[in-house]
Amino acid sequence: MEEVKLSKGTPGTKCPIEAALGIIGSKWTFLIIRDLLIDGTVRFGELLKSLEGISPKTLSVRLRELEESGIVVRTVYPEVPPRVEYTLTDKGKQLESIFIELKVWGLKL
Amino acid sequence: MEEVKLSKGTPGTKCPIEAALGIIGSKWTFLIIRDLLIDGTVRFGELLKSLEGISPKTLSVRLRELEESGIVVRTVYPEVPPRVEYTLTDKGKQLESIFIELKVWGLKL
DNA sequence: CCGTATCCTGGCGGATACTG
DNA sequence: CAGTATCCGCCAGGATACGG
Repeated sequence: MEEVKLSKGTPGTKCPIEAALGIIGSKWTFLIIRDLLIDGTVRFGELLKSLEGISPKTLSVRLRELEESGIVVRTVYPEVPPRVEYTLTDKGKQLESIFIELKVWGLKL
Repeated sequence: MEEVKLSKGTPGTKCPIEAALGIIGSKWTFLIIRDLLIDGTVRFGELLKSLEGISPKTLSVRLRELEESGIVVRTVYPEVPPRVEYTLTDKGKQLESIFIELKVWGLKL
């Protein structure tokens, strides 16, 4: 936590904060990642239950985006009935400090 | 940064991460706060220019929300033409660590 | 200069039904 | 079980004009 200065974007180079938000900034992504940080490996249906209010479609879309961004890995087990599990990549796990800070701050409300 | 465990909400107690996001989670709030963290004290018009793409209406709405949440202070100088300045409260300044982490992560993209 | 008042639109995301 | 397909409602937020 030493000597990191915040900065806006300059014309040409985009602000890294904006870049990060572009990936994890939509309504549900934060909470999906929270669940994955806590539970490690989670099935689709578990996420659906845990994230109260989310629709299967939205969950599906958000998970694919996160997969495409290299935050999440999707593993399919060829069983019947099918089983699919989601886990964070290393890049995804590195988000944990953000969530810690977010929680610390949120607790003071 | 020791021994903070993440957690979801339990029925009754809301997840602090969700609580935090409820306050600073909308599209522009992150970037408004970023600017205030960097510049300290900023006028309405400066924010309007700095946050490229935001409309005056939206900026106004977001600033009032932040004021109501105790993140931002609004100071009016009774001059002609009028001058209005925005600054972070202590609670607002405590958000800095979140932004640091967000930047650190964003830089690796 | 600092906003508010109006009007309007795009797209996020909910609900539901259906398939491999 | 794990999604996809379809339809649709809603509102965050843009554009603009105007007032104190």
